[in-house]
Amino acid sequence: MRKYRLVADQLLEEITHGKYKNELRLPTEEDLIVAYSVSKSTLRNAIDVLVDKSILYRVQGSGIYIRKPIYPDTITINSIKGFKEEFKNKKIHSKVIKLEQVEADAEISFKLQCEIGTPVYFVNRIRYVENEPFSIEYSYFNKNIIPYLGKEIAEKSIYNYIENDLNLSIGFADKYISVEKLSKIDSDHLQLNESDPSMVTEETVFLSNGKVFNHSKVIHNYKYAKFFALAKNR
Amino acid sequence: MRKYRLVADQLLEEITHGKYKNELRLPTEEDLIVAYSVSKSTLRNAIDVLVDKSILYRVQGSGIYIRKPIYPDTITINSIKGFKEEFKNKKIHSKVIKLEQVEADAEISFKLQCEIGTPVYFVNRIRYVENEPFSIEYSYFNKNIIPYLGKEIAEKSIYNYIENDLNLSIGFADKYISVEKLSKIDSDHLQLNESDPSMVTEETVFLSNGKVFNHSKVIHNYKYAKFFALAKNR
DNA sequence: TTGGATTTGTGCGTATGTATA
DNA sequence: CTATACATACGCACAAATCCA
Repeated sequence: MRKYRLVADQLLEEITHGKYKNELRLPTEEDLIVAYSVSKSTLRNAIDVLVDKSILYRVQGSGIYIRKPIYPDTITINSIKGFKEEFKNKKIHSKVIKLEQVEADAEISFKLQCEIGTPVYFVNRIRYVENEPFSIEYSYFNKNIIPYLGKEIAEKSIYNYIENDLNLSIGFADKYISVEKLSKIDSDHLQLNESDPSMVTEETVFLSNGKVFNHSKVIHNYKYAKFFALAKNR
Repeated sequence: MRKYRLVADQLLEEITHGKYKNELRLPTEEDLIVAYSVSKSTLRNAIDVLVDKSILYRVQGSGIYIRKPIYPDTITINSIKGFKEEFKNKKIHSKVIKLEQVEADAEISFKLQCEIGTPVYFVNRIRYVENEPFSIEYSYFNKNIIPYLGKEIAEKSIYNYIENDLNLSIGFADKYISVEKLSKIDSDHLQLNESDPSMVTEETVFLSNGKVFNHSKVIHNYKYAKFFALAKNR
C-alpha cells in the first residue's frame, strides 16, 4: 500500500486507541515526519486523508488538532461506503425483491451514460438495520462493466464484490438528496403510511477511470435517515 | 492571491468560456505546467480545487477530464456558501423575524462549544427565492467572535459581513441532514400544511482557527430543497 | 504592543511508481 | 510490450498565520 495511507491508518489507530487522549494537538509536522520517517509531502498527504474523514483539522501557524467525534449512526455523504460498511457495528441484512437483466432504455442510458440497448442489471433491495426496514434501493449496473451479478451477491454486498472480486476501483459519486412523499408500495415495504415523507438519494457512481457503472435511487425511512457531510471553504 | 488559486480560477474561466468545448480532456499536466509557468505541485493544487468543485476528474495514466455540469438549482453540501452565493443567478431576499442577544444556556453552549452564559446572537430569518418561501433559519452566533450583528446585516448577508467586514476566515462546517414534520409556525412561514415534511439541516460552522462561531438549524421547503454532494472514495 | 519564534501553507524541482492506451 | 500520463515520494526554501515572551 502507498506510504501516506499506511501513515494515515497508523495515525488513526493511535488516535482511536487513545495515544493522544490527553491532548487536542498532534505533534508538529516536523516531529511526525521524524516519527514516521517520511517526507513532508507524504506526511501532508496522510493528514489530508484524516482531515477529509473529519478526524483532524489544521490551523496554520498553530498545529494539527483532533476533532470531537461526529454524531454516531449517520450516513456519511462525502464518502463512498457500502451499506454494510456504513453500519458495521449494527446488525444489517438485505432482501432482494427483484434482480433482472434488461436493456437500457432512454432514461437508464442517460443515467448510466451509456448507449440505449446496453445490457444492464436492475436490482431492487430492501435494507434492514436491526431488523427494521431502513431503505429501499432501485439500482442499475452496466453489464459491460459488471459482467455478472447474482442474487447471492446482492444479498451480501455488491460493492464488496465489485472491489474485491472484480477488482475494480471505485472513484467518485454524484449524490442528490431530496424529500418525496412515499408511494403505496414503498410505504408498505418501509411499514409506513402512504404519503408519509421519505429521504431520497439519487447517486451516479463512477469508477476511477471515469466510467459510470451504477445508478441508484434509494428511498430512506425518514424516521431513521440522518446524513452527515463535512463542508470545506474553498 | 496564492498562485494555485489564480491558476484554478483562470482554468475554470477558460473551461466555462468554452476553450475546451470540443474536447473532454485537458492538456497534460506537463503541458499545463508550461502553459501557466508553474511547478508541478502548484498545478496539482489548482487541479485539486477544480476536482473538489466537481469540474474535473483525473484518471491515472490517461488524463484530466472535464465533467458534465451538475444538476442546476441544487445546494452544494460540500462547500460553505452563503444563501446569496448559492442562488446568485436567482432573485432572493430575506425577512428577519427576530434578532436578539441572549446568554447561552446548556443547549446553546453545547452547540457553540462555548461556556454557559456566553453572550450570543439569535437570528430567525425566512429566506425567499423568486419570492417563494424557501427556508427558515434559526441561527446562533458567538458574540465573543462576532461582536456585532444587526438587522441591517441579517437582511443582506451575514457571511459576507463576517468574511469581508470582520475579515474572519471561515474554515469548515459539520452538516447533518434529516427529515422532520413541520411545526404549525414553520408551516405557516413556508405556506405549507402542518405536518407536511421538511428537509432539515443542522450546521456547526468553524473558523479557520477551529473555533465554532455559528450554529444553525434550517428548515427547508421540501418541494424546492435539493442537495448535491460529491463523494470521494478514500 | 511588538517582534521574534514556532508551525502550517505554498512553491519549486526531480525521481520513481503505477495505471492506461 | 512500449510509451504516455497521472500518482507518490523526497527535500528544500520561503510565505503566512499564530503564539508568546
